[in-house]
Amino acid sequence: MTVSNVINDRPNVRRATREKVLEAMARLDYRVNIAARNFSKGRTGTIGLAVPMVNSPYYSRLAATIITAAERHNLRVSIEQTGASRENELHALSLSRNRLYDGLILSAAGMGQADAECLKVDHPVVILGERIFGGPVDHVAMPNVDAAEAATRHLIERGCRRIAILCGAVDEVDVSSLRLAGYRQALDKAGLSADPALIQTVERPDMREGVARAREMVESGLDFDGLFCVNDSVAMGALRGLACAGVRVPDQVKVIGFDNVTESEFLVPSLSTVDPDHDTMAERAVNLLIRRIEETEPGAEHEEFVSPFSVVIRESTGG
Amino acid sequence: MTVSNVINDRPNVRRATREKVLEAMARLDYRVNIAARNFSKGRTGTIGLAVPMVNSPYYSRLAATIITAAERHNLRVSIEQTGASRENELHALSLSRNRLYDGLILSAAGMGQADAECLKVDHPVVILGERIFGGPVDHVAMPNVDAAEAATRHLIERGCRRIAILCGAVDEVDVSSLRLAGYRQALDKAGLSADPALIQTVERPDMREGVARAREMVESGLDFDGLFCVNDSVAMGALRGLACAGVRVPDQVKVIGFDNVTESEFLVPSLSTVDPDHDTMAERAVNLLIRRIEETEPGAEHEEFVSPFSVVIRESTGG
DNA sequence: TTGTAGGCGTTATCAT
DNA sequence: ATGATAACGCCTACAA
Repeated sequence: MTVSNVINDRPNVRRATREKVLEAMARLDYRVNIAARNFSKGRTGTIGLAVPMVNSPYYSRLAATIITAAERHNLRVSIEQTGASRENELHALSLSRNRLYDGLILSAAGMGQADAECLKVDHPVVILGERIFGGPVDHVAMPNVDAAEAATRHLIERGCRRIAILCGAVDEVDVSSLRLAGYRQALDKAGLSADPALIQTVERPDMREGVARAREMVESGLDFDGLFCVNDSVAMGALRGLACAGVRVPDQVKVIGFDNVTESEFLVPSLSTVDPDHDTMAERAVNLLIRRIEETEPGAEHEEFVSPFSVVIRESTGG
Repeated sequence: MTVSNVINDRPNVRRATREKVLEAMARLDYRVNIAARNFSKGRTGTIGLAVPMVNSPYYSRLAATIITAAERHNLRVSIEQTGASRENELHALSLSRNRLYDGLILSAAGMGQADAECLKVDHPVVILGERIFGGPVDHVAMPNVDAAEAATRHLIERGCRRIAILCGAVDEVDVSSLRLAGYRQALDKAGLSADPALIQTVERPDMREGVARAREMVESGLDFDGLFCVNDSVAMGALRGLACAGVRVPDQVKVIGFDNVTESEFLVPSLSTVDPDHDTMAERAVNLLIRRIEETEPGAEHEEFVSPFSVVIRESTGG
C-alpha cells in the first residue's frame, strides 16, 4: 500500500520511506501495470472508434481529431474498421459491451434507423452520422439539409442553371438522401426545376466512382453547368473525370463538394466545399462520451448535436 | 470453472450441464469481460501504433492496412499520434512498457539513430521508417535509395535533363537524405551533373509546403524540366503550385512522387510515383510483432525487412 | 504513517 | 465431469 501511495504521489508517506521505495523501484526497474490498474478500477482507459475505414480523407481526419481530443482526457482510442457493414458495426457495439472499451463512438454507415434499438445498451455510446436519429444515445450530426442547400444555392448564385448532383443510393435516410433534399430545396426556392436526369448516383461515394460517373455524365451528352457532390472524395474524382472528358472547371461546369477535407484546398482546381467544422464535432463527440463514462446514474437526456457549417469558396466554383 | 469451460467451448462438459449454464447466461444477459480475460492471461489484446499523425494520406493508409492485418490475428490497434516529436515517440514506448499494449509498431520520425538504445526494451517493438537502422528491434523499411534512383531514372528516360528534387531537411539519416542519395545516384549514372540549385527543401513534407516551394521555384526563375518529390503529399502540393505558376505538367515539367497514396491516381494530372507495396509492409510489421509477442524466449535475430517497390507511371510524367 | 485483507473477472491447476 | 483454490497487479477500505 505504501508503494501504491508513493507511485500515485499521495501524501502521508514519510520522506525516508518514499525514498526507500523509489530506490527499490529504480533498482528493480519497476513499472506500473496500467492494464491492471484500469482493471481494478473497472475501466480500460480506452474508447473505441468504429468507422467504415480509416483510409479516406474524411474518416482519417475524424479519427485524428478524436484521438487528439481523447488524449487530453487521458484516453486511448482503438480503431475498428467496419467497412460500412451492419454486422461489423454491431460487432463493435458488442466489443464495447464486453468491457473492452469504456465507451464507443460509432460512425454508423451500415446500420439504419431500424437498428436504433440495438443502441439501447448499458454502456456509453455516441453515434455519429445521419442514418439513425432519435436513438437512445447521444448523437452528433451534420447540418446536412441546410448545408447542402447552401452549397447548391452557391452554385445558383454563380450562375448555374442546370445543376447536377452526384450522390449515393438514396433508399434510406442517410447522408445522400439528406443532402439530396437540401439540393432540391435550393432549386425549389430558386424556381429551378429539378430535372431527374440531373440526379446521378454512385455505388460507393469514393474517388473511383466519382471519376467514372462524371465521365459518363459528359459522354452521355448530359447537359449541366453545375455539380454538387455528396462529399469531397466524390468531388475529387469528379474533377478528375471532367478533366478526362475535356470539360473545363469552373468555366464549363462549376463543382462543389462537402466535408472540406485537407486535400480539397490543394487540388487543381482547388475545390469549393462545405466545412462542417470537424473539430467541433469531434470534440463534442468525445465530450459527450466522457460525460456518460463518468456519470454514475443513467442520467441526462440524450443529446442531439448538430454542428455549425460554412461554405468554403474556391476555384472550382470560380472563387 | 465449468462456466469457463462452456464459454470457451471446451470439451468435458456434460450436455445437460452445458445447457443449464447457457440458459443462466441468457437469463442474466451475461457477457464475458474481455479485459479481465486478457488481464488474467497477461495480455491486453491490443497493439499500439505510433505515427506522426493519422490525418495524412500516407499514414492513414498505413494505419488502415495495419488495423486490418492485426484484426486477422484478433488484435485491436490503438493509435498514438506523436506529431513526429521525439518525446511523444518515447512516451508511446513507455506506454507499451507499462503493459498497456502487447506490442508497439513505431513509425519513428522524431527519434534518430542516437536513440537506438531506447529501443532496447523487454517488450515487442517493430520499428518502421528510415531514421534508425540496425537497432535492437525488428525493422521494416522502404527501399529508399533504390526506389528514388528508379524514380529519377524514369524522369531521365522521359527526356528530363534538369531535374529538381523537393525534399525535407537532410541533416540526419531519414527519408529525405536517403531519397536524395538515390536521386544523386541516378544523375551520376546518367552523366548529368547535380546542380545544387535544383536541390530544394521544405520544412515539413506536406501539401502546403509543396505548393509554396514549387511556386517559389518557378517564380525565382529556376530552370528545371523534371521534379522528384520526396512524397506524394509534397507532390500533390507541387502540382498545385506549378499550376498556380502557370507551368504545364507534364509538358513543361514532369513530376514524380513517392508512396502511391490513394489520391495520386485521381489527381489532375494523375501522379506518377513509387509504390513501396504498403500491404506487404504492413503485413510484415504485424507479423514480426506477433512473432515477438508469442515467442517465449528472447529468440530470433532482429530482422530488417525492406519492401519491394515499383514505379507507377501516370500522366504527370507523360505516361 | 504503514500494513493487512479483500476484490475486480477470468483462467490454470489440481482435487474430487 | 465438476468444482475449489489461487493467481494476475492494482486499488479501496480499514486496521494497527
